[in-house]
Amino acid sequence: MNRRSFYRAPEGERRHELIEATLDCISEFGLKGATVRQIALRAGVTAGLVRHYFVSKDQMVAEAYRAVIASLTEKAANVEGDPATRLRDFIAINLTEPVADSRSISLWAAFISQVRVDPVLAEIHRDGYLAFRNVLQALLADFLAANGRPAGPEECRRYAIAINGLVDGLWVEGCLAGDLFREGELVSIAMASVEALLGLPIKKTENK
Amino acid sequence: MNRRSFYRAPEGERRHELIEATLDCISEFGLKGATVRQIALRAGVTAGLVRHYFVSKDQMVAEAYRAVIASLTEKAANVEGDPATRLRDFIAINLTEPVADSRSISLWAAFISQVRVDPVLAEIHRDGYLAFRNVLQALLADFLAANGRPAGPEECRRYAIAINGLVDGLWVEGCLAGDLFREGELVSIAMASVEALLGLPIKKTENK
DNA sequence: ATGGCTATTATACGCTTGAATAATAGGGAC
DNA sequence: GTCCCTATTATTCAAGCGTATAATAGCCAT
Repeated sequence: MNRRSFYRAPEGERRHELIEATLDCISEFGLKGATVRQIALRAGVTAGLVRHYFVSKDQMVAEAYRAVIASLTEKAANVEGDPATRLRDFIAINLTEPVADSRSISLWAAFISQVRVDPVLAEIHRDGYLAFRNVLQALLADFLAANGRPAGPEECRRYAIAINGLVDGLWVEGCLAGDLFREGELVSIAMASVEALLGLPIKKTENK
Repeated sequence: MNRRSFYRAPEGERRHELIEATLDCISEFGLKGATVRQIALRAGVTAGLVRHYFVSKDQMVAEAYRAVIASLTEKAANVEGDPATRLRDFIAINLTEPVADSRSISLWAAFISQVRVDPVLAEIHRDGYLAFRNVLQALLADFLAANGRPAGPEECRRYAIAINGLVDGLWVEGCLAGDLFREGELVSIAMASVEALLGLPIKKTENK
C-alpha cells in the first residue's frame, strides 16, 4: 500500500524520455556518474523501469549515443538554398548553438573516449563521421562547380577532410572555451579560412 | 606468512608507474573501467598502495591528466630551427605518432568529458589549451615576420585560432580513423591548408 | 648483524552499482 | 463496472567500488 501513483506513458515517449535523461546525466555527471538510479531520477521514474525498456544499461547508452550523433548531424545536413548559402549555413550551424555548446562536446567526448572500449560505439561513430564528411564533400563539389572551378572526387575529398577538420577543431575550441572568443568570432574566422582554403569567396553577394 | 615479496621502489619511480598505469587503464577500459584495483594490477602492485602515494583516486587521476597534457604539449613546443622549419615540424609532429594515435585521443576525450564535472580538470585543460595556442601564435608571428608579412597580435591570434582548429580537427580525424587516410596524407593536407590560410609557402626551399 | 623506519601487502568495511524479482496500479476492451 | 494485460513501483541481491587499518618485508644507518 501507499505505493506511488504514476503516469502510464506510451512506449515511444517513455523511451525518448529515458534517452534524454541518460544524455543529461552523462553531460552533467560524466559516464561514471550516469547511473541507472540517477538517470531514472532525472526521468521521473524508478530505476527498475530502465530494464523494462532496454535489455541493459549499456544498450540504453548506445542508443543514446545514436541520438547524439543524429542531432549533431541532421541540422547540418538539412541546409538549403544555392551552394554558397548552403556552405555558409553549414559552417554557421556547426559553430553556433545548439550544436556548439558545452553539453554537446561533453557528450561527444564521453562517447569518443569509449570508442576503443566498446566496438558497438566505434561503429556508431564511424558511420556518423563518414556521413557527416560525405555531406560536406557533396556540398563542396556543388559549390566548386557553381563557381567555375569543378573538381574531381579526389580534390573534393581533400577539401572535405581539411574543412571538416577545421570546422570540428573550431567547434571543439568554441565548446570548451566559448568565453575566450567574441560573439560570432569563430564563425567569422571559419568563413575567412574556408575562403582562403578554397581560394573563392563564399560571402553573400548581389551577383544576380 | 606466505606474503608476496616485493621491490621497494624510489618514490618518483613508483608515482610515475602508477600514473602510467592509470593512463593505460583509462585508454583501454575507459574512466569507468579504470578502477583502483585494475590500475594497481597494471602497475604490478596491490590496490592499497595507491593511497600511500595519492590522497585519493581522484587526485591521482588529475595528476595523470596533467601528464597527458604535458606529453601532448612538450613535443610540439620544442621545435627548433628557422621559423618555416619550426612551423612545418609543429604540424608534422601533431599529426603523426606518438602524438596522433588512438591512445592519445582516448585519454584526451576521457578527460574532456569530465571538464564540466570536475573544476580541477577544467583548469588543467584551459591552461594546457592556452599554452598550446600561444606557442603556435608565437611561431606564426615569427614565420610571418621572417617572410616579409609582419602581423600584429590580433592578426596572429586569428591565424593561431584557425590553424590550431585545423590541426586539432585533423588530429581527431586521424586518431579516430587513421585507416581512412593514406600514409602521410593528413600531414600533406595540413601543410597545403596552412599555406592557403597564410597565403605563403612553408615548403622547404633553397633560398639561401 | 640488528634495529628502526616505511613502502608494501593483506584484509576488511560500508556503500553503490546493475540487475532480478514480486507486488501493484493504470487504463482499454467488453 | 469489472477483467485483464502490462507498465511501473518497491525491494532484494551479489559483485565491485574507494577507502581504512593492521601486519609485514625491504632496506638503510649503525
